[in-house]
Amino acid sequence: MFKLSRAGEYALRGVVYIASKNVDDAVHVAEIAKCQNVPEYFLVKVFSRLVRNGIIHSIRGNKGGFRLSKKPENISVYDIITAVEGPLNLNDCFICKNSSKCKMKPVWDEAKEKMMEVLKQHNIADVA
Amino acid sequence: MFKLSRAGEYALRGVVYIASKNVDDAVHVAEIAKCQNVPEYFLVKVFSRLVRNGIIHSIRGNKGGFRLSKKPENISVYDIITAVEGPLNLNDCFICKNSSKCKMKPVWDEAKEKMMEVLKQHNIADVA
DNA sequence: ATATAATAAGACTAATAAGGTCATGTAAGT
DNA sequence: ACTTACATGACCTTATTAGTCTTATTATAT
Repeated sequence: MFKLSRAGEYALRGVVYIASKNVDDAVHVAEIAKCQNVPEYFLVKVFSRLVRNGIIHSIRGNKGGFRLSKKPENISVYDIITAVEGPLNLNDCFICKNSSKCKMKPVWDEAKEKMMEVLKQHNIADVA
Repeated sequence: MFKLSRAGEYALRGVVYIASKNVDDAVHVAEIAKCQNVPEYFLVKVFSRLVRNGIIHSIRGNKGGFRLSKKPENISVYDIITAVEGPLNLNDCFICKNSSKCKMKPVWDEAKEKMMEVLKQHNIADVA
């Protein structure tokens, strides 16, 4: 019920890595993959989701790479996870779907809310 | 990252069903499966985990079935989910495993804690 | 005692989702 | 132009979840 995907983990580690190298040059995905020991092609795919969600931005071509779009302290753990895994909703329970007054739905919503709060409170500067 | 399994959902619905029939007779799994529109064999398996974890108890043989081990108000949503899915731990991140000082671990722990709290606060009597 | 009705447990299969790879395209710097 | 690097989507592989079936075991009723 509560497990981070590899994609989410790689995204976090990748962003932390970029943040840690506070250089003006963009960082190559190949370098990140190698240093973090994650599959490069897969990381490319994960990063593309971060780009689409405005968390990092890419520079193509020679001397290209990735750079953070905002300061590390303005990127929350929540931002990264939802960018990669999509919005956190598990409310596809049978009862929810078939009745507007499913008694479990408020419980899920509350649990999700509390969890999201924590993930929003922590940013990349904290965990780098 | 946050999704209830079918097993978890069936378990919840099954327990709620038993609670709703406040009779002294044990309730057959076949009846529950039929009324809840859930695969019977699968529900048997799910229920066996609830038995092992002391949430319901079983009466075998003719006129057998399942009965709650405690009052509905003493069975939390958390109890049922962890009985069926095992303990909620997602802390198998690469960094956690390879370093005792993984900066993400406290975040996961806190998020998990907050979520568990909510699930513990709600019981079967609430959601029945 | 025996037949019957129920759960127990685990092997097995099917379906779905996650993880990973690859080929082709596009953009930018030299 | 050529090289280097990201973009994208198709594809394959592996792992997990969901579901089924078979063979016990247990208890009740007759």
